[in-house]
Amino acid sequence: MSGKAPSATKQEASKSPKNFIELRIDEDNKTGRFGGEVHTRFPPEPNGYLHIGHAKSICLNFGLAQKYKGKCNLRFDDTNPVTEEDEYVQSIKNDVRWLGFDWGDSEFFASDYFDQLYALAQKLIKAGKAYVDDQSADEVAAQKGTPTEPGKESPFRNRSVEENLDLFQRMRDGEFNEGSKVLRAKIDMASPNMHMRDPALYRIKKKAHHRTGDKWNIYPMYDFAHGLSDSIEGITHSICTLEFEVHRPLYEWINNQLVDHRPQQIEFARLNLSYTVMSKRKLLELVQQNHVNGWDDPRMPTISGLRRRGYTPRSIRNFAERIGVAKRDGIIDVALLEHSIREDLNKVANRVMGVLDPLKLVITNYPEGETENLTAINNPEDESAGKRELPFGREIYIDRADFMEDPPKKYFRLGPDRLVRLKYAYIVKCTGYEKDDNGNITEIHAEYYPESKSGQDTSGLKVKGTIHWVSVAHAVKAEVRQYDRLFMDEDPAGHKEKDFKEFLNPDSLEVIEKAYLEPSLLKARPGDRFQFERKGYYCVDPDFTTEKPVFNLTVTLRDSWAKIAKKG
RNA sequence: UGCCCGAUGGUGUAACUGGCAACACGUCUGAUUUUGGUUCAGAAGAGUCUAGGUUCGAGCCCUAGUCGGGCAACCA
Repeated sequence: MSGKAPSATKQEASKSPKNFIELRIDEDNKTGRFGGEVHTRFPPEPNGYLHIGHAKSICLNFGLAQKYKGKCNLRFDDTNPVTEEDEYVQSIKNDVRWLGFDWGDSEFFASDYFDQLYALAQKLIKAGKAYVDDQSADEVAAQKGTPTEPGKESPFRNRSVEENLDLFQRMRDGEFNEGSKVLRAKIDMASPNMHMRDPALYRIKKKAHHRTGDKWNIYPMYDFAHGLSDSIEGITHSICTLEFEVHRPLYEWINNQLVDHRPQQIEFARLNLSYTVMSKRKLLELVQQNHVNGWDDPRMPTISGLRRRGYTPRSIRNFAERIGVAKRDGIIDVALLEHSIREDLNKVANRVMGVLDPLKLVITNYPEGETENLTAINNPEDESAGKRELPFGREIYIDRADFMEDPPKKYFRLGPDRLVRLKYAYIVKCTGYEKDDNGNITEIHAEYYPESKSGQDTSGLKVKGTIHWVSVAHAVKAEVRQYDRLFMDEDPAGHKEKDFKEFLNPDSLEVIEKAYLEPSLLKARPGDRFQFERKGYYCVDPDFTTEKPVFNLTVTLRDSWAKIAKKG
């Protein structure tokens, strides 16, 4: 009997509603199925880079282990040497670590179990539940039947245990050519579940493996290796995506035949994000056809892309928490991802002045050659971030969008005879402007009110707008890469008749060669994140040098003026 | 013509063993603001795919259907 007040447990439960997997685990804990243990695993195949969808799975698996005080293994599902490479192993480890998860010494490889798996396959053969088939892949496929018609049994299905054992060993020893023989489970060629129609368990591949070298000529298939690896590692809940649902009977069949510890496979819906694609194949296509500049292009939904884009690990974890876990597949609005990063960066990113589309403004009544150092607050959300000095002078750059020749009444910025505050500096009044032959505005003239200085304003003037600026004399020229969504369609891969690449956004990257930033940014280091006041969050790109500073747009600030302007 | 899974506001997720549908994002209003940011206050928006059934009572249970997704790699 516990003396706990029922209200306490109720309150706890209402704090964070449980997802169906947690409910399932609670049930197993209640019945003592796994002795109250919770042991999960994240099992990537090292054949590509991790993306935000994997992040969901990582957060889920490691998160479950944390919640239930269990363990989560990192296991590389490396059973196919033709596509897998060590380079991917390294990038995956790097990404998981970056996301903030620690697998301690629980780092495994399915290839570590090849000997055990081989022995288990022999055991299956001895039990009369597996056989070597001499037919080609095409022949096997032809006999498989269709979802509505049963398959036909292989003529090699009833070989003797001895012959199967001998043949399997010779497969291992490299006596046969690739594709000439395959080890199959002997289950049921008439099963309504296609995966139960004598699935392949081992195939011959005379290819060196990134870890086992040329030791093996045969490699286990996913269905054979995965569940057994789970069992070997003592996994209790083997969480995977929905497409493996139909594999579950096979997963269970294999473990039931061969091992005592039988994990529970649970499937959940993979993540889909609007305005992007998530399949490895499609992402690879974007990279190979140079639609993006590599796997870590900031427009890619890969972990490395998001990292270069300026996303924080915490924002991604929060995102994963917020989207929840269920079996229904849908499409998450990228606005939620963007909200997660804004939420985090708002609290931690220092504010800074950056003019992306420069327009010179000359303060005609300000003394020539004079410089003032003004005090600027680094982060209004975090006093401990301190203050800094900002040089001000007669000539400054402002953003072109902050001036209109003929502004509507709702526009709060600069226009002929209008007043605006230069943030941390003075209030200025536009007294005129110059245009070139094409009618483009080339320069603004203004007069400042000396008594309106920030912090000691005695002018009594009231202005509706405050704009950012950078002193011409002190400006740091930088390259700013403005990123926008990669696709123009909400579900680019969802059109049966059209290739997803038709929806590529031609304006997903705009490189601004000459942006002007405040001088403090020269001290920035790759990975640093800032808020360019009134514009958005930016991070320092790895390409950054003090000779040529480079910044990436992570996400723009919310912009209610854009909404007003849009409405007209 | 088979098997498996799913269906709750615009989007995603909730609703303890049935008890008058909640949270987040988004949208809209207003306040504050030396960021048209943030913050704060508030609003609109679903009656839970359909039809039956069980029940005092159904989003939750049962039946049938509809719609959506998945399954026939020697890929994972």
